[in-house]
Amino acid sequence: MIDTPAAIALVRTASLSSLVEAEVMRLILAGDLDSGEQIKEVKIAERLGVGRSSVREALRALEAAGLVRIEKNRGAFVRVVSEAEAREMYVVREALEGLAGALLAPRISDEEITELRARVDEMETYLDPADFHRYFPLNLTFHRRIFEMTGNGRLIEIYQRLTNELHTIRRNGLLRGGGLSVSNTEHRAIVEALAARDPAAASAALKAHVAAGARRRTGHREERVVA
Amino acid sequence: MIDTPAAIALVRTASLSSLVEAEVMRLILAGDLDSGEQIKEVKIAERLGVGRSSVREALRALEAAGLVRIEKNRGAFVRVVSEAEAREMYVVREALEGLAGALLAPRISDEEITELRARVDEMETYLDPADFHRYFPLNLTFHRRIFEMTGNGRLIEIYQRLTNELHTIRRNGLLRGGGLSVSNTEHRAIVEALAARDPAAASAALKAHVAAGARRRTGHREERVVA
DNA sequence: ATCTTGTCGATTGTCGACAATGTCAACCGC
DNA sequence: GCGGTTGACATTGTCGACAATCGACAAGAT
Repeated sequence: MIDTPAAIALVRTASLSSLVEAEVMRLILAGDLDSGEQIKEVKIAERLGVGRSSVREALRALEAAGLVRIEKNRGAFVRVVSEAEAREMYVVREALEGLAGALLAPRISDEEITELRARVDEMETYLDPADFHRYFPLNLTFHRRIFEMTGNGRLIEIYQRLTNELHTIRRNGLLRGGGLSVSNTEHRAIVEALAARDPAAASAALKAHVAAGARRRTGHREERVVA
Repeated sequence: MIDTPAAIALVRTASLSSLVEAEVMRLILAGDLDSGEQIKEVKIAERLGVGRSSVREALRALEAAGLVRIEKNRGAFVRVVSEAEAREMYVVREALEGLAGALLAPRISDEEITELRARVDEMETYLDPADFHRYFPLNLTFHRRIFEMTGNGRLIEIYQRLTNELHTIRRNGLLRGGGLSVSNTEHRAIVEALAARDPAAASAALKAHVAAGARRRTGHREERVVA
């Protein structure tokens, strides 16, 4: 069973290496490939039924995207982000989220406000530590949607890239618990600042939220990350 | 005559495709490859004496870096950034420069202040429109140094990437003249805010400078870009 | 015992061959 | 002329082959 029109569009636009790239990225973000783990070309090639060239091109692209590190003659490895790098990234992320809030506040539509409120409400039902595996993706989507609503494609891209690189940190944060209700209270403050169409308040609320998340992370190094 | 240790280090760490990547990037940034121009694999391969695989890997990396656009079965092209994209990028850049100023102000050293002042002084000697080809690279370096001084590697990387993508816009801006002395006056204000170790003032000065540069750009679409 | 050296299997780096696709101009019927 | 078709050419997509390199292990020297 094949969706013919979709298949045509796919073959027309997607090269093998681009598909391999997407699949390897998925494996990394899903955690099927651990941080620091070596990615062997032939293994991927055989699993997906493609040649090594396609895999190598995909790995080069993923290296440029920051998800993979390639050492000559040694191989490709899932990139590990150090504590120091994570701190740097959180600083940048704070500024980006602040910008997103300032951009979105004046232009947000009533429908978008409703959507964000609904998302916060949904997260509210998963505050129990046992539900963290549900809360977590909702949280990611909430933040992503705010960026998407700004309509600034470049901002969205940069944020998404940063988010991808932080995947390890975020998933590691999944291991322990704490602070979910505080996090979601901050979410609500963000939405209300946006609903008030107040750029400065929205920017401040988002920056405070990210900074608090970073503090939760470094404070209890072994606790969950909820930013 | 070969510098043996350097040669060993090079062969040890640099793959052919990484060298091709650097060279093609140079060609694009230097304007030897025009915006929108097709980059033919064999042409590059023959010119550099390498196989097509190396060139293809390099192009995939450059695509991920945003400098090249690849259309399946049609080829690789030097990426063209539209007016709308340029506006988006300037918005992001304004936020990044503001962040850099806020980060740098509290930590800047006396030597760094001296360096920045010297750079502004040097630019002051090239305010004549005829000297724009001198002023321009100095301007780029001035801004880059501010980011480098923040010590935030990720911020530096994101800024550099944005700058690379804006190369076309900036060079096109070279075609006409105007506003150099205003631009450098803003530079001086930036340095003095940094010298005062005032994060808010430095951030504001940098944001204002970028915003003014963007306005100079869109205002006189055909004028020089000096941001 | 420790260090050096030689060897081997595994893996990556690079290349050219072949297939698939797009481009474009010559050609045809009208 | 003119729109459409066809076919040759240029270019890219993908693959497998071969060489270079790495890491581990064994053998030998000190």
